[in-house]
Amino acid sequence: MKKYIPSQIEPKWQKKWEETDLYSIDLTKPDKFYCLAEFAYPSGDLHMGHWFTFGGADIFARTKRMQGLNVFFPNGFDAFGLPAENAAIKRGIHPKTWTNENIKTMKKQFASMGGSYEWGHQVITCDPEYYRWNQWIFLRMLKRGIAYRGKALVNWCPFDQTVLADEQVVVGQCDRCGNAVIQKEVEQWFLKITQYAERLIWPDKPTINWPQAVREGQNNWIGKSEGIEIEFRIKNLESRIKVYTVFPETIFGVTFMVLAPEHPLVSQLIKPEYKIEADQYTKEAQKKSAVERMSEEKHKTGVFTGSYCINPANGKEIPVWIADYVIASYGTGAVMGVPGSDHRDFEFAKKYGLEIIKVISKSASDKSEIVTENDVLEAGFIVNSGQFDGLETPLSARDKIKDWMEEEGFGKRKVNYHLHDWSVSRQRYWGTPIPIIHCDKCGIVPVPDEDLPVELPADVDFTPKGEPPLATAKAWVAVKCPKCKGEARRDTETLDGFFDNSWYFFRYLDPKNSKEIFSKKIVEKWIPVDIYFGGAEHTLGHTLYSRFFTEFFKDIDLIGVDEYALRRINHGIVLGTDNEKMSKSRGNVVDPDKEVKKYGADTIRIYVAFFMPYDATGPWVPERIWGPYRFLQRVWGLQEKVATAEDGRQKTEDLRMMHKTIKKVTEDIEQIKFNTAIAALMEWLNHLSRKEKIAKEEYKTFLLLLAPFAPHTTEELWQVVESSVVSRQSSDNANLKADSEASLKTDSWSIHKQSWPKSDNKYLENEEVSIAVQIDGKVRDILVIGKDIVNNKEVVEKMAYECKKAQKFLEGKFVKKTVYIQGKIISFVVSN
RNA sequence: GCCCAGGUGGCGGAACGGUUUACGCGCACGACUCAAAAUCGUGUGGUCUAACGACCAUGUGGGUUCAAAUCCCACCCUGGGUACCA
Repeated sequence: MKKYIPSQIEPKWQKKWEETDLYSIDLTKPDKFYCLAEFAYPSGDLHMGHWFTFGGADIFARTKRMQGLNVFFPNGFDAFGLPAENAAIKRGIHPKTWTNENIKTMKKQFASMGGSYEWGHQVITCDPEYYRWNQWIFLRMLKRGIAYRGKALVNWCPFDQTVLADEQVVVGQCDRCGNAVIQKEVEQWFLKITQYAERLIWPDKPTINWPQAVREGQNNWIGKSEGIEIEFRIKNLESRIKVYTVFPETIFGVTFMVLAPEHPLVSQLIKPEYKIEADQYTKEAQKKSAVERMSEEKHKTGVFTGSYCINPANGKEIPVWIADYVIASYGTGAVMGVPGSDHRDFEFAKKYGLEIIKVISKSASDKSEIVTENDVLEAGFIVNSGQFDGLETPLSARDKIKDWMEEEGFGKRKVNYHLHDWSVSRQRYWGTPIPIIHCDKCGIVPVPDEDLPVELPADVDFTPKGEPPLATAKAWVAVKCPKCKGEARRDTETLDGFFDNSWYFFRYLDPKNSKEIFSKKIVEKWIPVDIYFGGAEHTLGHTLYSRFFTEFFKDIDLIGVDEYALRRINHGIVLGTDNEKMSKSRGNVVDPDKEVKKYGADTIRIYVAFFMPYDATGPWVPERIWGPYRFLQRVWGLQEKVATAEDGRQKTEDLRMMHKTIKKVTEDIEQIKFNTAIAALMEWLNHLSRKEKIAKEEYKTFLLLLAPFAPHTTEELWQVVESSVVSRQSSDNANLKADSEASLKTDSWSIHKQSWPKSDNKYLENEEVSIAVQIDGKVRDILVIGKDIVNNKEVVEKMAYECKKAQKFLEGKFVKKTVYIQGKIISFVVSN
């Protein structure tokens, strides 16, 4: 037997698999299974996160393949994005060069993992043949009014000089560079994802299998609320102020009105004597960054405008204020102040000495005043509200008041969403050019389909100057208007990278199609994806956008399904050895390449799969690598024990162990419980190690079950046991070449083309059963009985009663009750 | 604040009404070795006991049950998401 040296066998098999095209598939064959892992951004190197995503997906894909399914497991690169451009600015390398080099490196690293990808279907998003279809989709969206040009307050990163979507702002900071994000009014391209809000809400009991955390996270983000819009007349002015509320039952408690500083009526409302103060407040509020606004979270500030409006419910005059705790972009940008039932309004009223009226109380007869924050109630009984007094809210009062408001004509029911339209314009170079031409005569003109793709020009100045880099490519910008043939300019912005990755899994199926976005026939057969592995951080971004694109594709008759993935699996995170997130600046990064060199890819694959549940987060602990490494060593050593047919016959106990393990491993993989699947294999290994000889059948079954986890080691060992010279000679290349040419052609030579073992229930039962004997809830003895008397309660009871250890606790006592759970436990109750 | 997930040995974790601590790491002892590493074997929750054994242990406090880590109620702590959303 040779020694187990991973570095000698792993590259050998990787090469062989590639040469024989082992993992390529024919999409026209039946029994489809689409196994998808989030494709990587080509940042330069594979990190542990990739091992998690792709390792898990690969284990699953390999298992399904062995189970006889036609598994499609593609890979590609999400290649547009800021890091490429930053590298260009910093080091003078063109983003394209930088990206291509990284892709080359990373493909090598993917191979070193032993991944079973179908590279023949690779998708790289910065390839014009891919992004031309981004442009094509954008133009379809434009036609349908889903893509539109709008001026709006957006998140702006002053460092990256670009707009960010809400999802790209993390605690008030840019998710790319970490600088504080400010609010800025910019003209933008938006996607009307809000039109799809209702369709994107998850039902309580979905038919597809996505984690509850993702579903709830998305629903909260969409943030549907059912309220009412109420109009307030302004004293001495024509205009009206609209507010949105979900608590209309508090209308009689409204004592003031608050507008966001950005509200369009603000300038009209400010009376001359308040102008200086109010103008200053408004200006300052708009300058504040999100971080600054948040740091002042606790204290509310505002200014009085000098104007009054009328509460339509009771005709009372109430003052109009401006305050930055009101968000301009939510609802109507104005809020009715109900200090008696809203904590923020209460704090504001206290601070500025505004009137506080109690409209909700603990009981219908409670007439006490509101003194402290504890008296502020959102639910209870309506008081001081005319004809509505005594009703309970929200139970009976809310709908009655809504009805009344609608009848009286100052209120209208409205549904609101927290979800905003998606701003997709980015003032960056390395992205999909927006296929639009701006013409002074014709306005916004779409680039005709036949002129797609609009390719990125190569010669551009990348340094941020306040205008998009593409604007520096003068020759590229200048273009004839497709309508009037006059002088016109190209749009110089690019699409948000999330646009690219919202639909890549469709293109995987037909990546070389130059006539259409994809063949409907292929997609119809293969979508939805059967299982999608990825990171929890994509709950509110990528996975939600993809669902939106799927709905849009359905609307333009490209596909017929509502959801693109039947099952979503979130993976966890490997932290650095210091239990902190791995980052270069922290210097706690574990480099997978180095670990592979030391222990081999199979060991790392098992480490990642074994030491935590797949969705857990925990640190990389270097000593722990020895567990998986020793495990593979022992599996390797076991080949010495493989016996000839006669002396290796399996006993009942052996067969039970084997079938138990087959069952456990199969079920655990299906449920993405890789850690316990491996534990089961370790238990079986411990059992096999204790034996003198093991049957060839046993060893082969063991290797098959281990194959998805350790593809290289098992491939090597498979060749050893399959060759006739078991345990005498090693399976060097000489042996391999001796393999018949025919078997090489049919792929049947490889362990990864074998059938997955099946467990047979008839071996699972034990001859003897151990039953715990409990007295007053405590286990006192273990009774071992034959299988044949397990269902004879009286006999078991008698035997249990007579157990020596049990007797000690039963002697002289009266048994009040006996409970027997067949084959598991017998419980005597003697005390009170 | 709100929503979600979770608190089990020295550590990562199993079990998710029925023999708590599978599997692995670490540690201790033993074998091999001139020696070390590697490897193999044995042991390993706590307290008390010479020992047999007994008692106590799944964040805390209650409850349901013959039986609770598991179900119910209250509270504490940790991680993640989200946030003046009216």
